Amino acid sequence: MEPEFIQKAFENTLKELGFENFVNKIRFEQPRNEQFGDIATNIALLIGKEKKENPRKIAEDITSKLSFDPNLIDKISVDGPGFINIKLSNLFFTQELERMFNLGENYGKSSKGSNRKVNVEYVSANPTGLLHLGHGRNACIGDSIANLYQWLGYDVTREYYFNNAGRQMQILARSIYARYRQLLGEEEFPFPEDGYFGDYIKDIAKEIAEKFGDQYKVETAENLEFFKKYGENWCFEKIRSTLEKLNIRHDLFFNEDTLYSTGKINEVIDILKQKGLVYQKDGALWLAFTKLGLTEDRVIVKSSGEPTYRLPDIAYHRDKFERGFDLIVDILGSDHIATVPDVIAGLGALGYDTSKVKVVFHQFVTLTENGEQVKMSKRSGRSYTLDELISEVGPDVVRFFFLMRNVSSHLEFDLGLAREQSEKNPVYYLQYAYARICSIFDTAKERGIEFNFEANTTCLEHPQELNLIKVQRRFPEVIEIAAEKFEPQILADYLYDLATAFHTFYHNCRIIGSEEPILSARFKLAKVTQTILKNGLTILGVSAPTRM
RNA sequence: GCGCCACUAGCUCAGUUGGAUAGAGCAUCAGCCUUCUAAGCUGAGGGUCACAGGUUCGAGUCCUGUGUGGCGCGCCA
Repeated sequence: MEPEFIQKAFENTLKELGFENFVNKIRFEQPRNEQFGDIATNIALLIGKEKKENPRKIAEDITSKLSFDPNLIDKISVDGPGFINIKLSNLFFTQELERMFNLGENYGKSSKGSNRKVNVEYVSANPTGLLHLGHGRNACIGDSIANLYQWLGYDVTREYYFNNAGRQMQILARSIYARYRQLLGEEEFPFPEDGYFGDYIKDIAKEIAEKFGDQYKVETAENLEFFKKYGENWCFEKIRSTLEKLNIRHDLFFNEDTLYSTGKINEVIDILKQKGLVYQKDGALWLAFTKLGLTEDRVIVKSSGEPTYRLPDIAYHRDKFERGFDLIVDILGSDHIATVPDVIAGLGALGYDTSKVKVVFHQFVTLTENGEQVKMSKRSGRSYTLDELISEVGPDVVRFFFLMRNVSSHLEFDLGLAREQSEKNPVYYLQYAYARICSIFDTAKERGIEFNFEANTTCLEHPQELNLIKVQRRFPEVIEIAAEKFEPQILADYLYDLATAFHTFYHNCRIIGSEEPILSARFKLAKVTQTILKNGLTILGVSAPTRM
């Protein structure tokens, strides 16, 4: 974020003073307190510590030798224990505005990820039911992380992994079948003990009964297969339609079954055997995780011949490696924390660079209203599904609320606040800033006001104008940090700051009605804000309405 | 018992790799619309950063221990 000429000047000065070892330790930050200027560095403190010299003295030596274009710098000072503080000039900031304005829609884009492939896997719910709130948070986090990387120029694959063959699907089939028999009049027909008790199972059974009557009444393997397939399709259709409402579309639905049909499961077993990492015990096949630094060995093929989840998970991630991804991101709920070390260890044993795998764990979601936890939907009387939440508060609110907290924090979703279509709701604060800007441009057009793109911006000097530029300048860095840390919340927070800076500017500085060159300079300020808001909201998956 | 996550204002949460006087929103109180959207702006009050030690020029941030809450610890996924 700091301009290059400052970085260069410090590098040169440090070399000149014989501190070349510290050149790569130079860090700049924006001081919290404005009185310390725009850019600060603690490099003199670091040097002082290591050399056991007075840091203030070192800071003064450095500042006396620094050379900059004096038009870009207002003041350099040494403060406190030895911070070097730099105040940039208005000229510098207005030139920055020009630069951002000229980049247009591309401001904040980067070529950082060019020729780099990243895979983001998220949602990945098996087709045995409807998406719930946890899936919603998972989906929004994953999609926004994918958007962030795409924005940085990475080649992004959005992936959904599912299993439609295992035991869970048998339970689904039997659950629907039982409800179906009950619907056909056998109210006492036994429901499987480990079955899915959700009401959607009854919906599916009802649909089947209405379409096919008692055609599938006999309990045969063939008929159960029918119930399984029907249930799977039904669930997937619901899942896709829910995700579609949030504007989430995956590039690839990866079926676990392909790992079996293509022999990839057996390949993994063979490799692990060759490496002497598996053994038979109690009729099952065990993987010697203790040889890989973990505390316990685990079963990878049950005595029944079926693999446990670990084996396909390892094979699946191996497949991702083989597809050539430079970065493999998994979005998982915190209930999966215990399973990941096994998979990572397995991949390490297979010889893959596991530093390329990043698992993002998000904590749980609780729904509250008026300070009390909400468990059931008032409308349906069932526990809340993601779909119900979307229809209640709208997709923009859902996406923003799921992203406005740290991934690793528990998320309290305040239904009352979310439902509120007022200033209390933070989503509208951002969208309102955008709509306001659009409205200014509309009004200007109506009144026949033309902006002069060539106009000079150096006339800007109001504190709110300069503050807005300062906030705008942070955008590219914010995107990079949010991507690096896999924290869309950082972007959400930033956009909130930007909206605040704009609303304050708007209140203090008029655009329409100002004389040139102020008119066009302020137009550029608004235009850059509009672009950042639009792009930022798009990355978060929130719409940017031109009117509110 | 073990592992991971959290603990910051009445409530919900920010707090970049350790930095200077710990910040927002909501709630409470007080102001601002004949002028580009008041879904906005301005101001006030509100804190032992869970607790106790440690590391150092400097700790909300790093280390150790304790407490409270959440999630896991299967031949379930």
